[in-house]
Amino acid sequence: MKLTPLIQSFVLHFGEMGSRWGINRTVGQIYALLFVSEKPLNADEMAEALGFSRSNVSMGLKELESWRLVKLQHFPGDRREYYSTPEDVWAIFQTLAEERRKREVEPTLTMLRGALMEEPGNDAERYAQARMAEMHGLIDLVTSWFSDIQKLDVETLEKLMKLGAQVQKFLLFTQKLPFIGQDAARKEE
Amino acid sequence: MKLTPLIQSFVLHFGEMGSRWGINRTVGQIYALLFVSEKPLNADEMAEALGFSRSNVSMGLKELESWRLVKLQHFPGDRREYYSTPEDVWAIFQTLAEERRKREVEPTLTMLRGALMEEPGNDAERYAQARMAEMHGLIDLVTSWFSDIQKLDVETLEKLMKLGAQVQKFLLFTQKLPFIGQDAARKEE
DNA sequence: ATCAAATTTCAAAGATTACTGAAAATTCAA
DNA sequence: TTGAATTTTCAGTAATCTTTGAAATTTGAT
Repeated sequence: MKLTPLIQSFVLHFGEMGSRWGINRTVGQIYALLFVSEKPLNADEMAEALGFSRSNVSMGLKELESWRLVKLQHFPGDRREYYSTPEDVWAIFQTLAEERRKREVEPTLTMLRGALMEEPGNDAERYAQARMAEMHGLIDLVTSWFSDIQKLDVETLEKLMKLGAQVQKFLLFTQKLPFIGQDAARKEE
Repeated sequence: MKLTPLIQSFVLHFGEMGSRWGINRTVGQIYALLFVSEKPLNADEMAEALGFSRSNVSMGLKELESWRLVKLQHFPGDRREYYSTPEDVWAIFQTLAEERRKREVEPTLTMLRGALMEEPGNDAERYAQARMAEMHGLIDLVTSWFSDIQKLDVETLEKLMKLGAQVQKFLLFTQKLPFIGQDAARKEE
């Protein structure tokens, strides 16, 4: 399979973007190729289309599997493994967000909590802890809100997003509705 | 200046996290150090505390400046440049988000729009374009919503986040309020 | 204008990460 | 169980990215 310039440029762009995000170029390109491919591809097809060695593709796929970003399937009478991406772009986005949370956000929160448990030994440490507490609060708030939001079905989510900053109006509104205000305050300390 | 173990572990953690996010370790550590430091630091102090060469710190600071993540200031009678981070963690978060949007999201959207303008040469390209359109729609929706949200003041934003998925209730509510429903639909095509 | 202090640049060295080909391991049909 | 097809592993090499020290530049007080 030879890539057309259109698809080529998409694939190359994702390779570059990948590297900026700490994902290696190969992995980014493999993913991009699968994303725009109508039917699942096997490793040899990918290696040929991208000009990588077979073994490089194998490693890339392993990486993508660990991120739960690709689906594996077989065809009758063909022993080779075929890969594809989920159709639903929202689902892809959510998987990505969840994996990043597990791999990067959670360890950071754990580290911060650990540091906050320590008895400060001097003023510098006391100040540092105050800063870490602020950071912990922010990350915790943003991520738990994000995981809340993720529970919404896509349709609702899209409505919410299209609403944009207008949501503020309802928020003001809620201050006046005690029964909802109650709920809204469930996370307040 | 010698770092205490508490601060040390914070700094090292951010160095590691930085590399996973395509930011070099030095830059991550410098930023972490400034973040937990009560008073602004000059380059020599940073180099000594982190055990880097002076020139490495200089490059790291240049990088951080290009991200608008550090503030520069001078003290009377001292020619050296002192750096610090903004106090407000929300402001930091927003700067980071905005810079990433400029550097990574916008170029991606531009590339996608370009690809979508092309006349598809065959079925593979037609399918690829459909996928790119889906991706463009998602990225565009999420980022424009995000920039909308960023316009809210911090207090409102925190309320909104603490509300979490409860926001859905209001959303259902709005479907029945025509005057608001109008607003909410302003982005519908 | 001079000069020392401070910062930046940059080529080279060092470290890390990515990629390959060959070999090993696995899989599955016969 | 055998063996061909397929996938994975891994040690070595290649490529990229990071860090340094020396030199060049900039800065600002005198």
